Amino acid sequence: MQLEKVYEPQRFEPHWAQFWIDRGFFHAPAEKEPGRDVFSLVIPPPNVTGSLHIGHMLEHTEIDVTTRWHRMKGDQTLWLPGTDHAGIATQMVVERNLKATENITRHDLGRDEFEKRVWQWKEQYGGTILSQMQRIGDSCDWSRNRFTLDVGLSRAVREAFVRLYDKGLIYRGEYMVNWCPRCHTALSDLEVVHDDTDGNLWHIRYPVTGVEGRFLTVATTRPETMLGDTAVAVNPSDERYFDLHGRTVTLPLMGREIPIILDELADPEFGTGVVKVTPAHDPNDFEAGKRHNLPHVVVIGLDAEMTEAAGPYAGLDRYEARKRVLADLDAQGLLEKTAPHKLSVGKCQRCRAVVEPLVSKQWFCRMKPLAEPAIQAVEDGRIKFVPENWTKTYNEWMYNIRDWCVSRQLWWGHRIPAWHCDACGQVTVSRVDPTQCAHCHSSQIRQDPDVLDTWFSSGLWPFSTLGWPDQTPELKAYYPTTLLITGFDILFFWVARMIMLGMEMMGDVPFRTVYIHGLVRDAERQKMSKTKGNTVDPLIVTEQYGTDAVRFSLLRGAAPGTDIVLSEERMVSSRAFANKIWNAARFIFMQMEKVGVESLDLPAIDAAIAPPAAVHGETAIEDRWIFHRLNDIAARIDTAQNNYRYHEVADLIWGFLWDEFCDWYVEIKKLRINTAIDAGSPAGAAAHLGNMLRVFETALRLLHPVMPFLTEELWQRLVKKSPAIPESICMAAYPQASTAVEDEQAASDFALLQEMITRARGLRADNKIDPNAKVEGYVETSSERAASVATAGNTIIDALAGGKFDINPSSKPAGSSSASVEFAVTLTLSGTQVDAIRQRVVKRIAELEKVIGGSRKQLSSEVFVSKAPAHVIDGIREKLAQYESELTQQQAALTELG
RNA sequence: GGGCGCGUAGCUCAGUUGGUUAGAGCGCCUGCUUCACACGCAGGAGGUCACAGGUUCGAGUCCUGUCGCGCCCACCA
Repeated sequence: MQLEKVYEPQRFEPHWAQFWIDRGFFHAPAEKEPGRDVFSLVIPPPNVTGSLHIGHMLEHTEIDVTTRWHRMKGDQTLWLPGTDHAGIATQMVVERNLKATENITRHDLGRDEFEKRVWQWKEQYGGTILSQMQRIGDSCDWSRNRFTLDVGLSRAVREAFVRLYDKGLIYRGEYMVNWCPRCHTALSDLEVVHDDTDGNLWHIRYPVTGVEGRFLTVATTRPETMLGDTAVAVNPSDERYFDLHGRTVTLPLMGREIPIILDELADPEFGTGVVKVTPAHDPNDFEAGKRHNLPHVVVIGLDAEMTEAAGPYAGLDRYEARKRVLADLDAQGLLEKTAPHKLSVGKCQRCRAVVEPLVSKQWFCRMKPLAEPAIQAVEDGRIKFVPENWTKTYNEWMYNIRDWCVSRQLWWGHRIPAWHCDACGQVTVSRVDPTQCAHCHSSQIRQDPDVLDTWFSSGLWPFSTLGWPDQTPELKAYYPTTLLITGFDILFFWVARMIMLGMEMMGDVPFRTVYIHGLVRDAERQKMSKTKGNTVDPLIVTEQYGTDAVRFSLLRGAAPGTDIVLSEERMVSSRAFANKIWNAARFIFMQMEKVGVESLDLPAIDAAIAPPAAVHGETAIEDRWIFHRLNDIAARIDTAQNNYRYHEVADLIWGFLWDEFCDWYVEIKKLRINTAIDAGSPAGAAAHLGNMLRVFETALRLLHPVMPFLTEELWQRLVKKSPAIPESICMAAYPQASTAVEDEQAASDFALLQEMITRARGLRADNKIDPNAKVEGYVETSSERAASVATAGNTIIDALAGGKFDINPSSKPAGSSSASVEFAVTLTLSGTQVDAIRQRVVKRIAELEKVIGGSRKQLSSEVFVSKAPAHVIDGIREKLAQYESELTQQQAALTELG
């Protein structure tokens, strides 16, 4: 079998992506299967009309690696995919499109027609992100794809709302909310983003009524709201204003008389200690207004334009009104001063318009009672955050949680299941659409026009997707889910709410572990954003480097708790790694052809790694070593996976395949196979090849979760098909370490052999020997172990060091030497580069003297010897002996060099 | 105002409970078109682990402080 010369992942990736889907490998059964562990996870649902960005790809890669790993381990595995209707975001996109293409607004269409258009939009673009996910290899159960506005999920939303309402946890009322004047809807606190801005603090004089020439100076950052002032406040303890208690001031520009109230709102330390009170336009003032029964004068309307109540300023935009107010105050000599003032301005998360605090009638969800069990669940470890410091952030928010405004004045979303009665004014909240008022039985009822916050439905995601409120087998089998992998940016929006709603609706946690991944940044460590234009399109880089390489790049940077820097060079090097594997496979397939082996014929794919086969009755050192290493790597990967240490998984497999398998093992097997063929022993060649195939096949399985495409492509070509062999590597058992394969002796012997070869190569380099030239030399050993390693490995040394080396020959001609603790390698050649050798020896002696000095000092310290544990002391003694022994050799070598 | 994180080789970053000569990728230097791979091979240089104290027999790893950078939360008139 021939492998194409060049690694071109684009050629086979789409094929395998489709193959996996067609064969339904990722389908999870409805029922829990006895004797199998369950691994279940729900996707953080992306915006249905969105497209994949690199942050998704990181998230999905981490999820997919974990999911494929569990599936291969034999767990009953479910990764449930789906998308979110993303209320405001989607509605905005469609509205923008209507404006651009038909020059109409949603109001021109009317609610029903507009909703139809959004559904059409969803049908048209809703598949994009799913097909992108399939293209990058996400191993989701596509038959269980869900959408937050699906019939089933809508029923769950309704059920949840009614339950909360019936328990008194949902209420409706007039409160101050964040109002986006552009999106024309209320927002939750979380949907308001704060920007630090340079503003001003204006000091305005309010004349005290009836006291000629006396003013109260208030400081404000929003002078236009003064038009709606209904009081000024001073602190009751503020002596400066004792004489004014009970008096009033005349509101400038409006001429209204408003009271001077006594309230803690006024901080005597701040400014003049006098604060204007605008109950209709400031959250603090709203509260103060309630305490003092102050009237609300609404001067800013829903469009952020001044209302009729603003008198002469009516109809002006709020900022224009600000200018005019300031000018007019100044003209009247009432503007005392203007001071620069830093302030953070709340903006709409979606459209960036400056949010206006306004009083309006909204639906709220009472959070304190929901938060308590959610805090408890994390407190007692039923839910674990990784990295665990996120627990603190979570708690911080949960302990200070405030009621959640769940209503939105949008048309795209779950309509609030509440009906208002025209006859009695009461509200009917119901699971099924009512035909009459539950209170007075009037049929004059209208459904509330508002929809629910998008996050209300996604908060139910872990169970609504499994069929809740029905008690489905899926719900039983997969809830609570095992793991959630998501970003910290939606910790409050989504994670916290899922926990609260899961506890409330299901009486159990929605997931047991929350792994919080980092942010993907560009090569300059900048946050990626569309506005900055530094975003990376995953499908473009995937096309360029191959999906596997991009996945690998992301994982290599994904140390828990750190951001991920995605750089060009990292993707280049990851592709180099994929290419390296490809070429190793190419070489292996060539060897198979040479030896006459068509494929790797296995009775089954076992999880446990089995020891290498003997060749002519003896197991070769390189086989014992590589199987030991393979086994060790499998164990380490297991640990890394269990701890979400994805960067370690990537590094481990990289180091094994490249530095150990390719650089040493394959090089030795080249020699073995050629030697066997030359000696007329096809059986010997086949035996050596067989071990190599097994190592490679096992390594492919280890690598599969990380690089699913490349490994599938190679595995399919390598492994002989049979009924006992899975159809895909993704269904093959994940390699498990086995004590039967551990071989510490081989590991240390082989390390010694490597050192002999490395030293010989070093001598070649020092002596500037033509890489193609064969050298002659010998190895002198000073231990029995070294002697047997060198003797047994003689041909390997010859081949990898490029020459003919005798082991402990009787005659030892002078030459260029490199000494170690247990052996010395000498190249017997004329005209050696004495300087280079001496330089190296001198450097080594200096190193040794330094560490010997350190060790001796440590060992001579009485406190150290008496306090340090025995194994540490013994370890240092042992090391010291080795250093000293090597030092003696190096010094002898130096003397010899003259 | 509170909270979190970071500062380790030229660059980007690893370094799980403190323990024996601190690692990787890229870059750099030397030499190689060696019959899998120049997306490669072999050899090599390069770090007082931000700074100052402290705990300890022992600190990149724990504590305190300082400096620099980033993020999150907060009704900061």
